[in-house]
Amino acid sequence: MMASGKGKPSGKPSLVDADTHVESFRQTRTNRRTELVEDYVELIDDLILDGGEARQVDIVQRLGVAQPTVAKMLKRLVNDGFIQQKRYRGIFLTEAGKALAAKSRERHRIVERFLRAVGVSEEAARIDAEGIEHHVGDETLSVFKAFVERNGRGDNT
Amino acid sequence: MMASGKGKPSGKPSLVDADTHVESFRQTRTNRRTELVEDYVELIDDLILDGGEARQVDIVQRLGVAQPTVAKMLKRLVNDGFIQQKRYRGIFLTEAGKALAAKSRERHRIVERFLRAVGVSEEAARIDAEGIEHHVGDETLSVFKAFVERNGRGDNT
DNA sequence: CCGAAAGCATAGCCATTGCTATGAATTTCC
DNA sequence: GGAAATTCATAGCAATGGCTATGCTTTCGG
Ligand SMILES: [Mn+2]
Ligand SMILES: [Mn+2]
Ligand SMILES: [Mn+2]
Ligand SMILES: [Mn+2]
Repeated sequence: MMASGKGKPSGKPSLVDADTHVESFRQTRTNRRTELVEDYVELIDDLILDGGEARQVDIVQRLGVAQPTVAKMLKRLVNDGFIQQKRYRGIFLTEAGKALAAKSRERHRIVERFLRAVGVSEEAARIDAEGIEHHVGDETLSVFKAFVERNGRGDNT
Repeated sequence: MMASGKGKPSGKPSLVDADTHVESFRQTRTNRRTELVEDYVELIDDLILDGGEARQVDIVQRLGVAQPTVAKMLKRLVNDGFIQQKRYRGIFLTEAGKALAAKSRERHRIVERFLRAVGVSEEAARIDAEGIEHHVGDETLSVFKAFVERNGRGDNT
């Protein structure tokens, strides 16, 4: 059986322990399952803040996907208790939705500003942050935040 | 119609232009479609380097998914021309597979070391890098690389 | 050399995320 | 006030990524 111990310890053990390895992949898969929800509620919140309302059409235009794709996702968000839908009047966030949106937007902001602060261009920071944000854990986020506060941040606030 | 111009310019225009916004989301969706392939070929390459061979069973154990999940994915990788499968003898990378693996591993290493260099713990860096890596574009990667080379890197090499 | 164990393949299921095509409801504007 | 345009809903399809259950092959230990 030999439960513990490496199989073939060669030159440099470039590979970490299997149980440790699997932990990273599991966490990444978990993050992937919540990415879209985070982007939606954050976008809805932004649209409301920016223009007073969030319409399905606006979401469609900003995400760059087809309208039924958004419609289906919104149904899921209603089911999960993040939004309320009033036909032809817009999308509204529930308390849970507002909380998730606030958390997501804050994390997004920090990640993007961190990228700017470390020297990434505005465009690349904007694009990369949209994907990176969902995989930044609490500890990393606080490190990023401290870095941004310590060094100058890219542009605003 | 009014094709150009903001709808309601309120206090701070927290929202970027729609076409600009959609670009980020599109890129993120594109990245998501290649994440798994990158992780697989990188892992296969690591397993071969570490133990001389990459077996389906090893991949199963390291990814933490069920065996048929890996079997299906490997079939896809064969189809896409990244690997070759010899039953009961292991998985082998094609030239395309080796190239993708090398690129992915290098990017992964840089991202993880960058996180360490900026002050993230070993465990958090390991976990977060597994997800972040796939969303780091060329420019951001070179910035990270320069940072690691300038400042001390977390641990090895 | 042969039976058990390990490794792998396959079938069939489900959830998610995207699409097109189409139709219904609501607003808007003349 | 009604026709046209917008907005939204729904049906149906496909690809991806996961699962369990099951059975076939190959390898290995005795
Ligand atoms: Mn975001
Ligand atoms: Mn995002
Ligand atoms: Mn990787
Ligand atoms: Mn990864």
